[in-house]
Amino acid sequence: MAKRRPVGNLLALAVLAALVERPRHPYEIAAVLRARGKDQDMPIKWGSLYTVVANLERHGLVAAVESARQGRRPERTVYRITEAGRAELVDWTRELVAVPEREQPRFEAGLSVLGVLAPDEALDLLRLRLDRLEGQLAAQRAALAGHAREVPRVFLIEAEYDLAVRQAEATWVRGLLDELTTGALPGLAEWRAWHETGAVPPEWADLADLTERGTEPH
Amino acid sequence: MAKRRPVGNLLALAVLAALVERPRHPYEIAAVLRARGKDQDMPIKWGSLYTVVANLERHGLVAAVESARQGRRPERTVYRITEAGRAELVDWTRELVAVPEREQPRFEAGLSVLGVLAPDEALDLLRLRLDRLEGQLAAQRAALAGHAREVPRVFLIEAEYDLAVRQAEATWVRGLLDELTTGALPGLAEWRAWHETGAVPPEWADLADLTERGTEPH
DNA sequence: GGCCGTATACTCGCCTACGAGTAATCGGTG
DNA sequence: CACCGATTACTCGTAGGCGAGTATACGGCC
Repeated sequence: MAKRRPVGNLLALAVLAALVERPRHPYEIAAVLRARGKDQDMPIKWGSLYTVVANLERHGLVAAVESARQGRRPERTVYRITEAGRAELVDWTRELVAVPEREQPRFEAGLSVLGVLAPDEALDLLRLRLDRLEGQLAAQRAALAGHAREVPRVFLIEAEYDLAVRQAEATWVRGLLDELTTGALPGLAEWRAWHETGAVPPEWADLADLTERGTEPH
Repeated sequence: MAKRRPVGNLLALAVLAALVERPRHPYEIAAVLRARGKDQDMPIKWGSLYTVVANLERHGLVAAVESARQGRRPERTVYRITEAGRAELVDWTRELVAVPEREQPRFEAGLSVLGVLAPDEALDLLRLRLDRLEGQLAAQRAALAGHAREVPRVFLIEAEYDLAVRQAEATWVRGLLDELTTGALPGLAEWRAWHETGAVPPEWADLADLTERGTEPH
């Protein structure tokens, strides 16, 4: 379903989007991304940037315009987007918007092995996460409000989306914490017993099999 | 903040978790992951699996136990987890649970370049996404309910988390659709005009600069 | 008992990602 | 006006990710 892209790195999408406005050289692209806050804690991977631009060129999605050197500075190659590049940008965007894909967030990976921790420790760590999350959310909300004064909201929807999703995460964590503290979560007692005694609780004995949770119907 | 892991691939986490139960050979690890539905549309990357196991061994987190061949089948190397491996598993899990990290979901990337589409098309695509998302959610809910009858809920929290987050996404998309259809979204008119006439609306003229949205305070 | 489809169990090699290095220029300061 | 740190603008090397291929074994069926 999700088509194979000639250049798969999402950085390529940002590059194409930057070049659609006007031709630029790679470093300027990076500057634009940084200025627009597109990097947000992704401190721009220089290696990837140049690889990605080179690959885009190889596939005819961008083309070198001029390779001028001002003074005796290192040569700067300016790229423009091609028709194929425009088409790819639009098509890729369509796919990203229309096709929901199951991703593998790191927190989910952590949750899936939560059992290796003792329940009480898990509880502490989740509390810690919630605190930090709420801090980040407050900061994000403030930043968003600041931007909203300068720029129409259409330009800020990704940020709003992010906020909404992380908000939901916070809510969910709060719910889980609740079930853990009240002991309402089924299986909690066995989990605790297992970590205290080291023995697999009898209720779980038959789950340790290869077929644990059964084979998914695909 | 987020420590550098000797083996960074999240597949390594799953491998360690599988080996903590008992020693296995790589193919069996894959089988276990598949049986537990850990793969879920990530059709197990064989190349990565063996690279990851080799790297884990190189860093002393797992160790080869036996390298027996039954009959004349290709040699199977069975690995066990080491003390260092256990420590890494626990430490990594702690980090994943306690430290919320800003991720870059593909949908967010799509939203950030949504402007390259005409507003009406964006609307259609978002509707499409919502439909598909709701379908997937229904399927996931059904699968979860099925599992919940066989396994205590502690084992299903990742799935519940995923459900909650995607649910929030659906809600958010519904909200956005609403603002787009009623025309309530500020900037929508300009966006539409821009796509119809091809000219950048005067209100946005000064945004096209390098400093668009201003430089984030870091 | 021979054939074939499916499961088992990897190996190989290319391509990509990205960190760390390099080198010139510019702006400010004492 | 010499020096230093920041900024501009890349280059290079390597480690890791992953698809596609390979080869054997097993079970069922005619």
